[in-house]
Amino acid sequence: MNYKELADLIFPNVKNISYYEEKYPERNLEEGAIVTRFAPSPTGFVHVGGLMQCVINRQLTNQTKGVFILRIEDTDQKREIENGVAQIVNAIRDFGIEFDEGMINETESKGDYGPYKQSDRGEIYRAYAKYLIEQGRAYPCFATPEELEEMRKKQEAAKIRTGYYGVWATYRNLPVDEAAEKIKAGVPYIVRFKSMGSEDKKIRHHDVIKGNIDFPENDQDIVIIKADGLPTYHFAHAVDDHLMRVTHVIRSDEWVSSIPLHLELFKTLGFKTPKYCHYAPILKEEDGKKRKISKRKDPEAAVSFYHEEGIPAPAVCEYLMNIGNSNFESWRRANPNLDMSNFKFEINKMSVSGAIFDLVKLLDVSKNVISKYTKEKMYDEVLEWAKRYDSELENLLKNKEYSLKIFGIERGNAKPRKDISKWSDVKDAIIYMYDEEFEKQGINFEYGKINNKEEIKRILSTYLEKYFDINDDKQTWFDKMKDLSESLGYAREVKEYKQNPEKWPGHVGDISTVLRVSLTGRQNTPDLYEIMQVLGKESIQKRLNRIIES
RNA sequence: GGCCCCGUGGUCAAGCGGUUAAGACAUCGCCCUUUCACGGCGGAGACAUGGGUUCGAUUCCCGUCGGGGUCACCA
Repeated sequence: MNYKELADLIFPNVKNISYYEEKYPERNLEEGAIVTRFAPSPTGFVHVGGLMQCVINRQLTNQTKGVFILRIEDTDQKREIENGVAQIVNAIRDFGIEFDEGMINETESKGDYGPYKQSDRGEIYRAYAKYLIEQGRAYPCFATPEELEEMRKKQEAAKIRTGYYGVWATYRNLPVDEAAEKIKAGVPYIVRFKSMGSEDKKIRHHDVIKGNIDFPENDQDIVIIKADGLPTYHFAHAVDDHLMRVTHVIRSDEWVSSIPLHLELFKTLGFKTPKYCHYAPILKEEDGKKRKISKRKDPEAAVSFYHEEGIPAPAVCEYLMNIGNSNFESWRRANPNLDMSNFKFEINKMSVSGAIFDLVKLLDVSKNVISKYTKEKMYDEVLEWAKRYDSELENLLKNKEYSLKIFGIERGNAKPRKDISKWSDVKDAIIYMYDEEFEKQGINFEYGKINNKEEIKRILSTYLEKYFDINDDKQTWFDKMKDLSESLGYAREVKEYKQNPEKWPGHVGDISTVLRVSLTGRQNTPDLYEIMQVLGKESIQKRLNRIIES
């Protein structure tokens, strides 16, 4: 018996690989077009690092007129959850990212290079595994998990490299006839790759991000087809990325140590190797140490977190883009109004060391993004968020016309307000504008310098009687505040007061603070004139009288 | 432990043999015809460490230390 016959015995009914090579031809794309993929397990969970990869891949494929594929890596059934694929697609769509090819839900896909779910590609992997066996570059291995475990213990005890390689690869040189006999006898086996590499030989690999890296050659006879008949990651990676004609493998750098293996696999299979781009994962600091941001420990690891917090998707994408290419930030400053898609992303400018995730910085990006929204956009976005996460806020927003006025305060001008960095800030920022909610707060406010009750009443009633006119323009209103201050014995100018603070009990700023707190219940608010214009005459009178009459 | 990667202010980072070592976020102070925010100005704050190479090292080489990754029939 020869290799060919052994291959036929193991994989009797599979197509010749030439069938697949023809079925999935080279893509006809423009020079420089990047074909890449996002390849998650169908766990339904999308990690920020995964999102970052998508943001970058989408940018790269858009700017080179390439192809962005969603491939589902479900060769480990343990990881699978119901609707996992749809959840992933939706989670990523929430951030404005669509795939050109690949799965669109559990069962459907688009594109000519499918199937895009590894569990549907079994016959393809078998064809290539068979090819390797025919070439004498793969073989059945009958070692049991127990035998493997024992071997590893011996290796550890002897302080030598662990693994299935060289003399430890017991079944590597098992005569074909013996192998066939075992198979016929029903002895369980898996299929291993037969490595021709040597530990003492060095190879140099050029990674697009990390530059040149030297490794010893791979000499491990890794398994390519598991007992369940499915391929291992390494084998599937080689077959899929070749057949899908992927040009750039962009993945987290936990894979760098597999490069020698992947290189040997591609070479042995006769595939052209893609460009490898290994980026550093997003980190988290804990007890002064860095670690990968974790699904279990860190809520911000899940992209759903940003949705729940109400951080707008474009803000998250911009922040992630900035982690990818830190010159994005200066581009953004130079082009404050351009869409992010105009930024030219450069893979080789990605950082080789991991960045610690900085929520504060994200929030800064976010508040700038939000500050550019129109009041209509604000309203729509906030309402959509509130419908999902805050029914009380949703309720406030029912009066659209009035809500729009509130969102219009200090918005749309050259220096828009920047006190909101996420939708979950909104309720607190606007709630006092609604009479009913405001009344619920009572009137035990924290006033500023002037906090004598009678004095406050005197200020408010004088204001209402002599100076309040809702039709005043801003300058007139402003001047009247000064007049009010002066008439009550306070300094009309802050500067004058500061020069001779003993001359007055306070200044116009203190007076307006009284008015501000009385009207809003807080010392810090956006422009008081605008607030009063939105509140309107009746609401103002009602709010002030409540205090005067108390 | 073997192999591999990384190490500039609190964080993200420019820098590629000669710089007063950028910038952003955070922080502090001042200013911005009344708060807050915005904006403006300014302050504090860094090349892990020891050896080389060089006229000169943050930059090149080696060691040390520190951090990370990986060594599965998981991806």
